[in-house]
Amino acid sequence: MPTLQDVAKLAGVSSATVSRTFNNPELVDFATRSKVTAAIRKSGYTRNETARSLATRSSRTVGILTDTFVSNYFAPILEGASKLLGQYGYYATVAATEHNLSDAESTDSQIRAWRSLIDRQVESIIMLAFMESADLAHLAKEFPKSIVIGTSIDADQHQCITFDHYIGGRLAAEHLLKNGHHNIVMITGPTHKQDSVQRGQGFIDKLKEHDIQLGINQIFIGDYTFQGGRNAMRKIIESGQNPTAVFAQNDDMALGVASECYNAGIAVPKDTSIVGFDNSNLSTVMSPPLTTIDQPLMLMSRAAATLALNISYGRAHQTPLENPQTHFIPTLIERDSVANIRT
Amino acid sequence: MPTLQDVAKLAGVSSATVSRTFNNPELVDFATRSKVTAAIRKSGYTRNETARSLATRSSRTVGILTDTFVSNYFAPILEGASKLLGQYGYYATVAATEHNLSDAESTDSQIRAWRSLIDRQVESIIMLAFMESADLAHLAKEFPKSIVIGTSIDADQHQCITFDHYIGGRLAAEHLLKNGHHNIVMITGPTHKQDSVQRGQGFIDKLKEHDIQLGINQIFIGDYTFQGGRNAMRKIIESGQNPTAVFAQNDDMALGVASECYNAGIAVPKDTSIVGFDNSNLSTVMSPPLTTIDQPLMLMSRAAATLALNISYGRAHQTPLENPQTHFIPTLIERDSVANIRT
DNA sequence: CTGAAAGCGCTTACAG
DNA sequence: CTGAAAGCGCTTACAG
Repeated sequence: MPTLQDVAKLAGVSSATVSRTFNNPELVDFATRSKVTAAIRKSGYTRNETARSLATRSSRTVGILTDTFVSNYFAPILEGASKLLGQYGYYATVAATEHNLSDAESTDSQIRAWRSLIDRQVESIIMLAFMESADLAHLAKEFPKSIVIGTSIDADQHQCITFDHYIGGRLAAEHLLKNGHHNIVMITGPTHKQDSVQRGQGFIDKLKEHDIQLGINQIFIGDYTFQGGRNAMRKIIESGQNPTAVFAQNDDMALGVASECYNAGIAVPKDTSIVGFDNSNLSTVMSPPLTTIDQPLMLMSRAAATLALNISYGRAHQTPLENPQTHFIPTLIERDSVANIRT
Repeated sequence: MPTLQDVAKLAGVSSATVSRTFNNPELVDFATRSKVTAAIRKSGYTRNETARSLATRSSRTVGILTDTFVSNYFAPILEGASKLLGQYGYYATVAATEHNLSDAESTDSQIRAWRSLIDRQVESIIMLAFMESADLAHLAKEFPKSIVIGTSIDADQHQCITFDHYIGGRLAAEHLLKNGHHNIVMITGPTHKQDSVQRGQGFIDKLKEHDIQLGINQIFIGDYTFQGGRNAMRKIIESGQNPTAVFAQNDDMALGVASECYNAGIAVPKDTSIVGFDNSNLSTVMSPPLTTIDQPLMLMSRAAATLALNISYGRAHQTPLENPQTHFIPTLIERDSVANIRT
């Protein structure tokens, strides 16, 4: 691999000049510039970003911390962030924690992944909300150039892209109510997750305002997975409650519910209606297409990336991009999985 | 951020010694080693990987070149490769091309993404088979430390992780035959893609061996997407052929087929059977679960990562890992989407 | 076992 | 407009 020096020699100029024709071409005379350009082409030179990063003390990369790549949640976030970053000449690099570990090991793995990002000199870190808020807050405190996406952590030295899960829950309830449902059941996400409790709270509150109490036997604990949704739906069927509608706190579980209905010969939405949450890829692909709450992950991750860029620009005394929207409001996407049973 | 120098000063040793206690602790005296360790802990030092890369001329990272993150194909590959690499202290970094471009722009975008990887000094590049073989071959020639996954390109200065799509096609046909199907239809992937033509050829050949000719009107051109599958199935229905079975060349399209059947009131598998290809996440989550051909992407990407590691180890005169399996054979995963109509 | 020194490939004031 | 020089934060022969 040829270096700047090689090119300089070939063009008969100093390496400083070559560097300038790369970074500030307007500073170099037209004639020498074209000599240099020719030499670059001839030698097949490409810049060594590592050396550049070291010299400029800026890596132009932002880290993304996640727990897994195989997820409907992660993909649009990575897509949105990396494309936006790319538009500004920045890179995204991602670190994932290991899986299926004990709690202690898992914390360890998270810290290792996080540290690997810092070691690689990322200029900021976008953290997905896969761990407990307290842990997120802890990491964000250690590394103030953190952005958390999907949940809010109360500490102000970092920034959050938030989504109103509570309102989302209310919207789901409202839609069911509007369609005449009273005998309703809910499948939650992991109970220790903020977003899940908020979705649940919004749902419960809205129902209560219409004098419908969601009892303990109408709430089933899930885990945001397809299998979790299936298991919960099986229990629901076995319970003999025959709800007219089920609210699954995410689309993966909603698909599980639909699958279990299929097995049990329950028609959706005729026999039981389903509303999901997230508006993931899955929701358009199901039969029938799923009525769900939209969480605009792609937009949210673009916003996070914009925040990240502004952190970098601030450090470099460049003018920041416009401030992005930082709080997102859900909307309900009506498709075909809930029936109007109003008579 | 404290540097090696800072730690050295704090511990009263040279920076070389600090570096050694990081990289070759056995070379430094126990007493000074503990002084250094204390200083590291006290200062909160973490190594600057950028500087290290420059000094050692090794980035310990391998690049992955893809076209998109939102794909059932990409996720398991990224997952497999990055986890394996992580086990050996290496990093994966991914570059994606932009989308929805004209041909010329798209080639341009591919080259930019690829170059960005090289600029970042990756030690090898794992390329997914999202572009034409000829283009892949071209890039692999420019950068011999390339590994292509999912297809084979004939040039020997690089390495391929291949999968026998042809046999996969045969397997699909065999299974349909075994279950008594004769009136069969096939939906292909993009016709310019190697894997698609191989899958198709295997399918056609096997059928022919049993005296079943797949006519031109029994082959529908798809594009490996859900919508493509739907559209094709609609055409199939409109054609009035009433096939007893359809072979979709990937699972996304198979899901589209199932969806269209649902809309048309066609029962799967009672009225029409479906076999897919890839054994992606989708296949277990469909109703009914999809009979499909397994392409073990996670294993394949782990193999690719192993090859990548061996390239790096070779360069550093380290002893290579064991040679991984480099050619993968499909198996059919029988689930519930094909009916036995043998009488 | 440890340190001084050179070097990795760039960038960027500073002079001219 | 251009170049010599110092420096970014490490590593690694080379001496001792």
